[in-house]
Amino acid sequence: MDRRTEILDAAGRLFSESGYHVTSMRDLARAVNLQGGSLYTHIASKEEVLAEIVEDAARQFLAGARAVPETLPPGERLAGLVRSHLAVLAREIRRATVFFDEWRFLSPERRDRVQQQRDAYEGYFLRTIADGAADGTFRVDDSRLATLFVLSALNWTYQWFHPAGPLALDAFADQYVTFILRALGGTT
Amino acid sequence: MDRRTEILDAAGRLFSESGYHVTSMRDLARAVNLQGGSLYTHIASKEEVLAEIVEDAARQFLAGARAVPETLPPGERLAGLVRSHLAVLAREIRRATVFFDEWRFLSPERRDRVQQQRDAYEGYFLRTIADGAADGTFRVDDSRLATLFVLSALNWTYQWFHPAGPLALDAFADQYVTFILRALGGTT
DNA sequence: CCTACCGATCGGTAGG
DNA sequence: CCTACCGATCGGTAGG
Repeated sequence: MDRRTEILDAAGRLFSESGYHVTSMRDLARAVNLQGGSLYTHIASKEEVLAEIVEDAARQFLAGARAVPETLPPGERLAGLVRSHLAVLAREIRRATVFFDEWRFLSPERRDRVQQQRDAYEGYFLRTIADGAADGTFRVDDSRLATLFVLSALNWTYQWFHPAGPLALDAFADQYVTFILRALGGTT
Repeated sequence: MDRRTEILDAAGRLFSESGYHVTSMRDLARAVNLQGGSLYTHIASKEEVLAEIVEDAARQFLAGARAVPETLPPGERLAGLVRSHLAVLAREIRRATVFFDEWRFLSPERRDRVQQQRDAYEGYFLRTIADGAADGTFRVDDSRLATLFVLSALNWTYQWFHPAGPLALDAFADQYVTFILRALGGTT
């Protein structure tokens, strides 16, 4: 692991524990056994560190959603999206926490880019739910509201979810899939 | 409205828009037409201001939950809890935002107190869901996980919910109640 | 990669 | 309620 990666990992840990603004560059330097000024050989600014973490998390959520086959029927597709979301959360709980808690502190330009990624991510859920509403899989009046409901249930989980191995994750994801499919009026 | 209330209201707005650490006491002073130092005639410290906002929000969520009659059957009781949560959110979106985003920056003592209030709030949901699981209203294996699911769906809504009058709120709450009762395997 | 430093800004206080 | 100030800390840089 090179120095830059080491710094980004430590920043993910510190930012998720204490918050972006509470963590100083000296805190970060200490965590990787450097003096404060020496960080700047590897990174351009504090905000760049935050951006790397947030964008990496966004990339992983998007990649997970993209990997769910569009050919599946809406119910299975939605289940796949839910499982993927929880899998990314389990794998990247620190980066995901920074993503949700601190992305608003990015510069306007970078924040806009992340917003676009969030919209794209939301799009996967919206299309799946709208498809399911159209073909009778789901019973929802307003696909947009249903999407916000589903994403709310998913987005908050980083606050209390402590990944404890893949077995626990699978059982947990099963329950979550059941709740969500039921909520939209799909079977089970 | 006295000066202190004015300051707390302005702080609720500023903290919810920009975050606690990004907002300086000079920003807050400017918002109420004072010089920086003059704030301290009305408040003891920046953290006291945060504590007032967070504790006020916690109080309102708890009061709403307490007002739901324990004599109602579990389904109606849960519906009441959901409606109450969304009503507090609509009424106090700024304080609620500060509550969720910034409570972790309180001193350990105050954070512990808020944690207790959160546990108490969660308790209303947990007891209702456990009651419903026991009498067959709900079909859930794990009442604790079901509670976390319901609270996740509710807690994230402050991120995107923009209250637009009581009519919109009622229609919105109806949908949310439907999703949640269905998720737990209650009818509708 | 370190030492030493920069200007800027912070929360809070004294004195009136 | 204001002016003027305090020490502390911040992100970032220069020079080696």
